[in-house]
Amino acid sequence: MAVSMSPKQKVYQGILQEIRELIDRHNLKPGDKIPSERELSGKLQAGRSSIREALRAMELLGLIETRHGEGTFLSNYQPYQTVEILASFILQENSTKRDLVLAKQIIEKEITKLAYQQLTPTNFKELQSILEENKHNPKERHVAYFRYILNHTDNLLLAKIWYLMEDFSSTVNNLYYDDYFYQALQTLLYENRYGQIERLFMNTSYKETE
Amino acid sequence: MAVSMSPKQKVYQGILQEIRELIDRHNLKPGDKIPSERELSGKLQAGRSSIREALRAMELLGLIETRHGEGTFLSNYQPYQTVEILASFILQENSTKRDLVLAKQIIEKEITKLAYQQLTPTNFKELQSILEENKHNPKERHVAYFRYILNHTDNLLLAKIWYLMEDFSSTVNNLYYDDYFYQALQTLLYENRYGQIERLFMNTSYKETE
DNA sequence: CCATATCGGTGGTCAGACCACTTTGCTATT
DNA sequence: AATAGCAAAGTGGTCTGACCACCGATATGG
Repeated sequence: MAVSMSPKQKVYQGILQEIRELIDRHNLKPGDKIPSERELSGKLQAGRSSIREALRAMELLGLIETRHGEGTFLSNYQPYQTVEILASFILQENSTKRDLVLAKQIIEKEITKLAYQQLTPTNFKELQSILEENKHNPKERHVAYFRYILNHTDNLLLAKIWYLMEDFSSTVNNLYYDDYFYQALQTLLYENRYGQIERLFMNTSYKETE
Repeated sequence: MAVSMSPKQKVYQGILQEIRELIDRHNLKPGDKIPSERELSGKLQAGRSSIREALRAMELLGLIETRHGEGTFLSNYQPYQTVEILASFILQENSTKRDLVLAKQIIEKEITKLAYQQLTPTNFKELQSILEENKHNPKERHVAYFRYILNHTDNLLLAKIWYLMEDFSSTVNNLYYDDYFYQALQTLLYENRYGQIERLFMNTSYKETE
């Protein structure tokens, strides 16, 4: 293989690097097609099996999506099937879970504060609908509520991070806030009491089913 | 391949499943050796390349460790390697500079608030030293200061995320706060005015060199 | 007894061969 | 001319076999 690499680095790791740069160079976005395995094999001067080792790893992470007979495409991080397998390995440590839950809560708090300035009365009503439609399913309610918030946050990076965290955490626990929290938050948003959002989040812990 | 699998599931995904069960059955712990690639290939009735696709994916995630000439071993798992891989793609692919900067600032604010409760007077003095030692180099000062804070935050996940963001953002610009900010923050920490940390961050923007 | 050469097992990589699937475009029939 | 049907090309999915480089244990020679 001719992929430039630090001493002892394995070929597939170099491939990974190379693919990242390729994505960057061509400014590829989710949904775009990346070169075929055989083409990459030729371009990067590496065996097809090495290419595949890199691609499979990326696929496991949900970074790409492969369609038999069509090609390989950049993914937009849908909940991927393998997340379960991953999580079963990853989230064994309690400290990891704790870190994740805390980080996720922080993100939720901050995106709420970011979205705050952009929410209109209409948005407010839609949020209320979301709460009512899902009142029977706390977990779904939680996801729907914050997904809506996220769409008004105007920060794609934070959105991606939150989706990922949500994906992982949802495979182990069902985390959500209790009814009171959402109503209190709605009230704060409605009544323009920005300063109290912080406090509300910090004084609330997740509930958990299962 | 004879690995039992749901319709259309790929072989390597079945292998993943199989390996996890194997680990479970034999109660393997970190450091233990797992069967060789050729042995797995025979036992699971799959080609060695498929076995490798599964193992490489696991390796990339940090689940296993491979020693050339010796074998493959369960890793003393560092779950956060996964975060790095994911983040390295997410950060690069589609985050505008603006998103990244904002997210980074949020993380810095929140880790400071987390660390707040753990900081002792000694820590406080050390932070002051850091500021003085780097007074000539704003960028280095920024990194050193928050690295220290991070070490007292007790949330490895947030730490990883911050390091990555710092890494990526530093390739684009040199961001730091102005002198006043750090002194003000020091004062707040010292005088136990937790509630004002939030405001200080939100009223301060990054400076930028280059 | 020790230093060393050898050998078997292991991961690392490649090349080539099929297969299954999708798309495309040509062909032959209507 | 329009269309139904099929063939070909391109792609991912998988397996096999072949080397290489590396490690550890064992046999060998001093």
